[in-house]
This record gives sequence, structure tokens and C-alpha cells, in this order.
Amino acid sequence: MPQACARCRVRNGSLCQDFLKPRVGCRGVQPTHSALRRGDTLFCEGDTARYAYVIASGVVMAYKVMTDGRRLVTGFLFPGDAMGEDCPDVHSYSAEAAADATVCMYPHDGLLALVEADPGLGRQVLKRAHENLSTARDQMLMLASMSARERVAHFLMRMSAAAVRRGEPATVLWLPLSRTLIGDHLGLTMETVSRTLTQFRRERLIAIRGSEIELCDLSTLSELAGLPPPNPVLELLPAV
Amino acid sequence: MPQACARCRVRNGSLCQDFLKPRVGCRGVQPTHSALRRGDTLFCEGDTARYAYVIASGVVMAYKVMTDGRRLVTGFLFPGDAMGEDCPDVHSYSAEAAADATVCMYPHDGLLALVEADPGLGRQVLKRAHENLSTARDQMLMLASMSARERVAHFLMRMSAAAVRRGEPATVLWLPLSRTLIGDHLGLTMETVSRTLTQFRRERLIAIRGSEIELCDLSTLSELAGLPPPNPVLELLPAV
DNA sequence: CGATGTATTGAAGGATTTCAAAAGCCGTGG
DNA sequence: CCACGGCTTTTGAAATCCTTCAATACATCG
Repeated sequence: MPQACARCRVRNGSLCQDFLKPRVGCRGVQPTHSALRRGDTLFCEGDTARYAYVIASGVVMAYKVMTDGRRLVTGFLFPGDAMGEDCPDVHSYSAEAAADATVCMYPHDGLLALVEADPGLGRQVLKRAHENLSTARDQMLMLASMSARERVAHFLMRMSAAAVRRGEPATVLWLPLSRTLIGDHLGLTMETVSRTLTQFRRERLIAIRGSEIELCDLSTLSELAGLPPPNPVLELLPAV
Repeated sequence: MPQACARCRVRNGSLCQDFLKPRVGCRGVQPTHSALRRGDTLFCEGDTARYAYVIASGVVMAYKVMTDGRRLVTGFLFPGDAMGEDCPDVHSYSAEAAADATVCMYPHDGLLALVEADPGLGRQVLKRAHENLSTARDQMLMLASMSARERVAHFLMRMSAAAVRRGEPATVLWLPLSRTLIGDHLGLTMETVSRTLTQFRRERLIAIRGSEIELCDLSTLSELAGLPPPNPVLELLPAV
């Protein structure tokens, strides 16, 4: 097993940790690693796809651009998240580092052999594809019908949920993302993102310290985002 | 094989025709059929998923609703299209008949056995999931950054491509869909859809006859939609 | 400390929504 | 056959929200 893999601590429940790492070395499953600086391209829409990528550190973004330059960031990926694990022939979107990042790259051919040999892994991959579809549709709903305030709240709550998933606190988010990037993710201009965030700050819903955002009022934010209130039960329970 | 399947003529290249139909009867793969009137519900978001559905005739729509009633129609499905073939535990969206429709229903358990036994089918299912993801992201791009005119043009071109896929003419679309439904699909109000369609009609880009829409100027429409021009080669060829 | 890039704030403009009314379509029944 | 009611579509005018354009403030790094 490569040194980098031995040291890697991406979350349990991730494709890499649970399925790939135990099989490194088997049947040509041999990851290579790559360090990216902010702005470096991982791959472009239309490129033939050769690898599945697992983010080991930093932030990677997936995006699509229209011919006239308008851009949609379809998602931000954090440590433990994977892309290309469904082994497409050709990439249907582009990917670049939104902040300095390191990624593991598993060649498709070894991965495919693994999937065919192990129905459990096949189910896992299909399940992930289904999850991706489900979140894509949630984002479609957001883009189709939410106001700027709702979109930004929705974004913050999603980032919070992602942080929890990788074992970080729910209320203190490290988001080294420019307003432009967030805007391109939410279908808003960076000015509108900025204005909305300062609104939220004035209303004490959030606090901003550099690229760190603290969520001060989760229940109002999740209500704005059209999501069920967070942990309603815990708040009602007496302290232990 | 049930009578309905023997008579069924959904397009080649569909999951049902190519993969399921030849295996009907094997290992518990036994479809049931259902006839739906416009407005009938097929399943709801949150229901436990028991079947994969293949549209045999008519139009079915997949949609999500927010708690306050705002709705996004994530897609319209036509004969040969499938839903739920990725065997999720729980439906992540709702489905109802947008026009009178008939569907084949394959129970998940038989399908799962088939997928595990046949790696080719597994690849096929995964490929379809990937296609769905890709079109979902295209729609996200549309919802995030296109004007009303561009959205409607994009919609018409997609409906045209879908018609071609099932062997129908590219320029005469049968779309028994209310303005409200189209609006909920495009993130617009029905008034905006109506205004935009009459604009297009006045500009001779389309002609409307009841629920039939003829695309009179494919190249302008596809340009508006941000798509490559249609069959540029064919138009340049001399008539045979 | 100045330079560059990013973020904030302001004011005007525009595209879509909202509200409201009129027109068109369709099936039913007199 | 025509009239009627219910429905969808079209059209109009005002309001709203976001964008655009422009200027200022703020940070980070040499």
C-alpha cells in the first residue's frame, strides 16, 4: 500500500476507506496521488475518463460552462467525496481545485474488474449514483424556485450537513470559496451573494471571520432553506 | 410472456425492449401492467420503492414539491423511458401521469437478481444512472443561468430529441402538457411560458395547433437553447 | 507601503412575477 | 344546435427581486 494511503484519514463510510483501500494491490487496483493548487484543472468536460477520483484533502469543484462563458458549479467536493466512480466513458463535467487539494486516482479498468467481481461494491456504486441523482434534483428544486435568501440558507445548511458527515462541527464551516464561486453554484451574482450574507450577518443568523462562517441560528436558517428543523428532539431533552 | 408485453412496441434501445423483455419469465421477472388516467399518482416521494417502471404509452412526470407547495417537474417520461430501475430503497421523487398512460412494473427483487447474475445488465443500469445524472446537470445549468426565452427553446429542443429517440418526427411534437406543467418544469410561471410561446409563434419559430407544436426554425431554436446547430451536414447535401 | 484581487455597498435598470381581467376551448345538457 | 359552466390560455399593468454598472473598502502579499 502506498505511503499516502497508509497515512490517509478520509472518513469511514467513504468509497475509498471502506471499499477501495482494503483492496489496494489486488488485481491492478493501485491508486496514484496528485497535489493540486487552487485553480488547477483535474479534468475537462468531454475528456475521455480514465480514473475515479477520491478527494483526500482540500476542496474540488465540479462545474459546467456554456459556450458564452456562463458557468454552473454543480457541486463542491470535500475529503472522502468521490467523482467518476461510475466509470463513464467521457466526463460530462469539468473539475478543478477550488482550494489547494490532494486527490487519489484509481484507474477505471482495475475498478471495473473489482465491481464485476464483487456485487457488494456494484450495489455501493449504484447507490452512490442514486444519491448523486437525488441531491442533483434537490439542487434543481432550489435553482428553479427559491429566492436568493433561501438559496444561500440552503447552501449553508448543505455545507453544514457535509461537514457533519466528515466529522466536523455543524456550526463552524471552513469555506475557502469566493463569492463568485458560491454565486455560480447558486445561480446568483456574487453581489447578491455578498448582500445576502451581510443581511444574514446583520440578522445574527451567521458570523463571518475570513473564510470561516459560523451558523448562529440553525433553526431559522433551516426554516429559510425549506428543510426540517435540526435535531428538534435533542433540544427538548434534559441535559444528561 | 403476458399479452401486453407481446403487443408492446416501445423503442429498441430501451431497457424494457432490450434487456427485460427477453428475460420475462426467468427467475421471477414478471411484469404487471397498469393503466393511468391523467393526474393519477404512480408513487410519492418517501414511499418505499417496490418496482421499476417502464412507460409503455402516454406521458408520466417526475416531480418534487416543497412544503409550501412550490413544485419542480424534474422530467417528463415517454414510451420506452424507465424510472426506478436503479432500485432505490425509497423514492426520492413523486410520479404521476401527465397524460393518460400505461406502464409496465417490474418488481425490484427479480430485477436485482437479474442484475447480479448479468454484469452486462449491471453496466447498462449504471450507464443509465450516469445519463440521468448528466441530463439532470444540464437542466441545473438551464435553471441556474438561462433566460425565459432560452429555457423554452431548450425545452422544445429536448422534447424534439426525445421524439427522435422514439422514432417520431423531430419537428412535430405532441405535447399534451399544460402551461403550468411546463412552467413548473422550467422554473417559470405559466404566464411567462405562455408569453414566450406566443413570442415564438409571432417570430415564426414555432406553430401551435392545440397540444401539437411544430418547430419551424430548428436552427434558431437550437441557437437560443445554447445547443449545436441541428444536422448542419444534411441541409448542405443535395437532394437525392 | 503600494499593488492587485476580492468583497462590499449604492443606484439604476430589466426580466420575471404577481394580480387581474378577458378570451378561448370543451364537454354537457337543455 | 346552441348555451352554459368550468377550465386553460392569453394579455395587460404594476410590483418585485435580482442584475448590472460603478465606486469604495478591504485584504493579502510582495
